[in-house]
Amino acid sequence: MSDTQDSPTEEPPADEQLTGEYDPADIEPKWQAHWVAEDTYAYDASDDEPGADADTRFSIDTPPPTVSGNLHMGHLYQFTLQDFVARYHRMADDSVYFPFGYDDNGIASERLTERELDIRHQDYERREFQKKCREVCATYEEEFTEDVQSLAISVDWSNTYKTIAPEVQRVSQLSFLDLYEQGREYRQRAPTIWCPDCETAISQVEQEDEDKSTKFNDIAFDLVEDSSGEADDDATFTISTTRPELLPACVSVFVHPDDDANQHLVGGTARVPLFGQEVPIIADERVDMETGSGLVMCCTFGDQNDIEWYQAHDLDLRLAIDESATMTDVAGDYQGMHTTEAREAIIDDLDAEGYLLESRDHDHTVQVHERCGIEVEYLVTEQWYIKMLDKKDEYLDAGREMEWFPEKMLSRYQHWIEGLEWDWCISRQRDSGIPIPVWYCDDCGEPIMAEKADLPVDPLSDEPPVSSCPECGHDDLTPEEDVFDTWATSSLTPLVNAGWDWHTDESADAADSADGEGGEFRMDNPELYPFDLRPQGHDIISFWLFHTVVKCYEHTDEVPFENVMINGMVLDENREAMSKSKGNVIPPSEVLENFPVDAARYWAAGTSIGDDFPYKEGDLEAGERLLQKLWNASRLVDQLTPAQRPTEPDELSSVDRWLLAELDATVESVTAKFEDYAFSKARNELRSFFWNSFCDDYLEIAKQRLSDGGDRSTEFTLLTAHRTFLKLFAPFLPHITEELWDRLDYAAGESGTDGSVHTTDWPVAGGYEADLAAGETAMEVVSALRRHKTENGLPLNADLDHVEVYGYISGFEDAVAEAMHVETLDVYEDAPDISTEVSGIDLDYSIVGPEFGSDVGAIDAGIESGDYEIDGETLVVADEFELGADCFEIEESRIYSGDGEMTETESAVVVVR
RNA sequence: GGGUCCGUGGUCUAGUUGGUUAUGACGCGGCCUUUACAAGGCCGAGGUCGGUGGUUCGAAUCCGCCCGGACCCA
Repeated sequence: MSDTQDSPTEEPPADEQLTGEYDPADIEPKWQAHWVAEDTYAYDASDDEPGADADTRFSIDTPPPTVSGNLHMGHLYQFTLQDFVARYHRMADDSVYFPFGYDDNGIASERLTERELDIRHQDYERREFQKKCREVCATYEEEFTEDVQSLAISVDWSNTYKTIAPEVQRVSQLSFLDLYEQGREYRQRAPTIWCPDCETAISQVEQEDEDKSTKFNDIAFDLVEDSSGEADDDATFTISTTRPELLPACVSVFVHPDDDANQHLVGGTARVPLFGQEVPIIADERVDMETGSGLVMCCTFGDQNDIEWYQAHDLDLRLAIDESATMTDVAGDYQGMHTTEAREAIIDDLDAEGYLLESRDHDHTVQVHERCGIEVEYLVTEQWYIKMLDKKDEYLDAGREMEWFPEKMLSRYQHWIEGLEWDWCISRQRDSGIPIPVWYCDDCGEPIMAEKADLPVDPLSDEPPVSSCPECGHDDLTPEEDVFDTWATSSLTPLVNAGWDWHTDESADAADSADGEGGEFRMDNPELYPFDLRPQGHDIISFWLFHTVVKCYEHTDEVPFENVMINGMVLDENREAMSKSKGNVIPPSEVLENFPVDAARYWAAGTSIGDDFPYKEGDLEAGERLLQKLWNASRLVDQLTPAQRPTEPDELSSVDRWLLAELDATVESVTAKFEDYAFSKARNELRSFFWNSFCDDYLEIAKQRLSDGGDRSTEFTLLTAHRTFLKLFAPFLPHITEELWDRLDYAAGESGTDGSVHTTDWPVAGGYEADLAAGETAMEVVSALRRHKTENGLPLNADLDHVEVYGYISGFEDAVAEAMHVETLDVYEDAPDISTEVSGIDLDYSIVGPEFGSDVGAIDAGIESGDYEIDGETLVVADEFELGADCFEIEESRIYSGDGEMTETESAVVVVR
């Protein structure tokens, strides 16, 4: 921080009173800069000798945001939830590891670069394009970092990573080699999704649905043979298709097994019009009988179904379309045409030769590349896969070993695994990813892996580890051009964070290694692993979480996380997902122009973890009011108390002990809620105790008690409670609590801190005992008197001459009288001297129900009609049913005819004369 | 199209194994300037718990079907 005027260390001395309003616009940025400059949130690994207690560390595997644009509300929400955890555990445990990373090796970052620089990756040499990606990402990352810091996310900024960085590339490539050595990876020729415009393979998540209008064409196929092996010369059947240009790629025709009308075709052969190839006719359940003629052609490849059929029925491969959507030699006369030209030409020719029976308008959904909107094609290429299907049960067990918040999210993980049908394709044909560290023998095709010690490598520019193929001795080796799927790397974040690496061992063990690479995998920070928490959104349970479990489990034989916290999505005020196309996106910058960060954090704490959460300006306003209330209450506490907290007196007065005992209960309850990631409940309970009990009741009492001068018991209690409130609010409202902690010089009373409330110890219950029943009744009396004044149009400080309380408020008489300005307060512990009459019976159905079962109706009716007697402890209904004392309560209405006005509370009766 | 989750006053939300009058906040109406706070205090209105059928003495809660929404996968 350059401006020393703002330095927190040069605030006015603590004996100067808090004045004025809270001004977050000044104070929040001041502390944000201070925390970063002072490394307030640095992970403390100092006591990290062997045997150090891993239980005192709390490690978080922060989700590295994809570098694809700017901070959005989802980030704000998600990071803030993580920050509640980090801040709570930093205070409750010894040290918190809260790192931050950027996922900048994926196609999203490539696209950002192309968009930002208005270039196409095809126009650049790979290295050159990668360089541009790094530059663009660096700019965005810098901006993003500032944005995250301005949200007061308590990340340790000395522990950051980028997934494209060499260290991470090394981890990613080590993972590939380790899994290969374990026999869990293989390379196979298989169809991939291809964008013919961008000329790249794309992943499934990069395609989206689009509704398009097109022509549905009924085309006549000649039947060569039917199921009996014979067919009339002129026998035909009809195929309906939107893509006649795929006719040259047609390899079979499918019939649904329930399609009785066409069963006679199954097992037969058909001839494709214009192109003449003869293809088998096969039965398969995946045929949609409702569409077109109910018969469908399978081409390699037109859609996902074609791929499934191709694999399931071991069909021929006829590739009629190339990388740029140009017809291949398979298309014969149409070779060289673009698919759209070919479609028209083929329709014309079908029509001319009488094969086109009908052509009609048709609306359907197609898969397009989300970036360019062009319909995807399917190409067959060599890809690397990680085996998963053989270990589904182990991965299911791993999921059950983790504790899920909320619990219900485990089912998404389970269903995903149960439904898995494919191994994981980890290779991508992109420019700016992490290279797959392998070369292939030109002669026998043997893959040659890089040496672990050499990683990271780029086969395109680095030399292979051997000069000839170890299998066949051939000299020419070809580098792999593909890179890893971005999830193949981001699924390693726990290992990246824990410093997992291959260490070449100089010791004797080296000889044991079969490949001559003596060494082992070790972690620099083993105490972090398994991580205490994986926080993330529910939308990527099947990607990031599942893949992380798979990879880490295979590398370490351990489940990588103790707990999983799943957050929902941020919706707009109308509960709809925010999206650019709907135009309902609210950027965080817009929110933070109008509200303090602490108010936004208050909003973020407002829902159960896992639920989708609408942005609600009213909640931010409520947060703002809480800040103001906290500030004003702090001012009053400051005014009422001396600069130094007095030592605890031997004897605390009843009302002080009551407050501290209630505070104990709140501390314990809020702590339990934080442990359970129940932020909303922690927030609401804390707010309500602070506002309703501390401010409305206790502060009003304390004000009166201290009006005539000092009272050590009350001063001690006020300052003890206030300190505790600041700590309890600190995870939610880090700025205002830090400002108050600093301004009131509370650090002076705290041992072993650097002055920040955020590094103090989380409060524990002080073990105060008090007459909670009397206290609660006393507070009821106070609020009854407040109500009395309000209802009679009296100011709250109006004097009351004489009040009678019928109820147990022992020890609180003076507090009630002082706070409510009562001259004479008489307390009677017996029943009030007023007439009562039985007005009804309240049954406890949780007891009556199981005991009387179907007679409950008759009992209800008896009570309703007054057909009952109270016989000592027993209630007899309709001369038939005897209910014990625990079954019912007598409801009485009181009639007061004396002077003054009577008010009833839950456990007292108050008469104002 | 399939799977998962969700549906509680105008809005957001609590509601442990079914059990007395369904929680709180925001908003709304009214009253009250109390030497921290009118961005406060108090009071009030507002809900057949998405619909429907069932199980049960009793259902927001359990089951079936329908409607609506979100996410994931086709």
